[in-house]
Amino acid sequence: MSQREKNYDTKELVNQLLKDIQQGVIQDAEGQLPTEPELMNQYHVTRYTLRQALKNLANLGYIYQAHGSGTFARPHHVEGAISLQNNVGLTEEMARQGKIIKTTHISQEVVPLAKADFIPENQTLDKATELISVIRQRKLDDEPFLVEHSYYLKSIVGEIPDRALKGSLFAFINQKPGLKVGFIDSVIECEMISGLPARFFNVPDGSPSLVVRDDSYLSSGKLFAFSKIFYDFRKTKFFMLKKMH
Amino acid sequence: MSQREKNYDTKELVNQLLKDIQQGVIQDAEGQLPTEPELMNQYHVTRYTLRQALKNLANLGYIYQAHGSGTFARPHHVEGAISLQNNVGLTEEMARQGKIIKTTHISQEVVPLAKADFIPENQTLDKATELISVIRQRKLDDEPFLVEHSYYLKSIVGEIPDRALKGSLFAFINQKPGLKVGFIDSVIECEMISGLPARFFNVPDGSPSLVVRDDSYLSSGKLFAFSKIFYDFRKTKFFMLKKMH
DNA sequence: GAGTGGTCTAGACCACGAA
DNA sequence: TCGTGGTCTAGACCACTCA
Repeated sequence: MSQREKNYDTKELVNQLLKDIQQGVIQDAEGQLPTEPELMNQYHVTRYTLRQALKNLANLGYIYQAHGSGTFARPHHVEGAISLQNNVGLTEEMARQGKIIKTTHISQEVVPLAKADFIPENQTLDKATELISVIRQRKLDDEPFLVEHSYYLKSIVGEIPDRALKGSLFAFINQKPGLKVGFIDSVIECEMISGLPARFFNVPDGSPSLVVRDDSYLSSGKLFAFSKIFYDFRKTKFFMLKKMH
Repeated sequence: MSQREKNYDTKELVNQLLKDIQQGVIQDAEGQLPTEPELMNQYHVTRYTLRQALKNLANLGYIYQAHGSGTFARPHHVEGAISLQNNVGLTEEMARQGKIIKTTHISQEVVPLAKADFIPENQTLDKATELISVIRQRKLDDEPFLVEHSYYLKSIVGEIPDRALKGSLFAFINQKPGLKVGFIDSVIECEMISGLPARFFNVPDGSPSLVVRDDSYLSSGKLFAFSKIFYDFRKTKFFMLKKMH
């Protein structure tokens, strides 16, 4: 538990608490963390900020809070699973688990909406809308992991430089003045694949794949991209924690 | 917008707002809702309660909030998808969409942990732990939809009467004194199926299926059940909204 | 009954979007 | 610049667990 002058905001507190939990310096032998008032004192935050941070850590599977009993570190959380509630993006999420996402192949071209392989559900876009079609093959720790096919609305994101394609495209968007990623609709389903994804995963055509259809919106609520991500189903688990009320 | 004396709590406010949005009596022609201060006045709640309710509605896909612009009803949310953030349970979630879950076949038996088809990840339970094994086949609007195989810890939940097996088992748990469902770890993956699920869905052995592995905990943090739900992948979409920060 | 987390109130200030 | 939602403070009271 580092001492510091400046107060933590929620995001900083999440990172600090996570570090302290992983180092085991905050929970006792049974895994119990200090009570909320104690944590408020130790990290110099109010209850609101503390509880926001604890909620994030619970969503990531690192702790749980038991009403009337206390807050506990979770002995093990699901190994190698992708948290659907991570709110940071895949690259950063995997980095947190000590794994590396690398983009191995990229292609980019401009197409009209009418020629797109798929379009967003329930969205009214003109057929002539110019889209930047980006296909990326990505490896997880040097193993084929996913094929991502994204369409970006050219009128919003402009040109995408090649160097931006190698890393996090959301980071590229966020860094552009006036653009900020707001929220993403995700639909998870199972689909048969053929062609590129099948070859990349080295499976026969007609094999199943875990597919995530994302519609991405700016914080203003405007759609700026939609994508389809094919995951190698043998290597992919999605994780989430559901709190009941 | 009904008038009422008693103040709304979050859950009530969610239901009332949802009703008002679906009836279209709260948003304007562009789908914009009143500002937060106005909503606070109209429903006689403080900002905290209001924002909790709005967050729930956003997670369910009914609205979005745009920083600096306002709150908007979403034109259409994904049709027939199961919200992963519903926090109520499948039966109630589908009822909200006007669909009906019916349980068509049930079997129940008591087995020791050692004989279970699968066990929770990273959990240390004694091999002799007595489990109630429940297999349910469930239809959605009279079409085969899922096969659920659950193991309940007999020492915690006791006997399960047959009538409870037909509906929501969580409702049965919650109604028992001293027991309350707290949180559920879900892992979503794609898996090949054979045997019962394949027959129920009328697909050949070796067909893929969307599978959800749930570990269910009481609010005290004690594991009380773990299950594997096989969904007919042709009829199943999971939905979630991810907010970026 | 004592101690824990869960919900709610009231209000301040900040960050963003659109004009 | 103004109006919007986002974050944070401070504190009250409630609900639950367990001895």
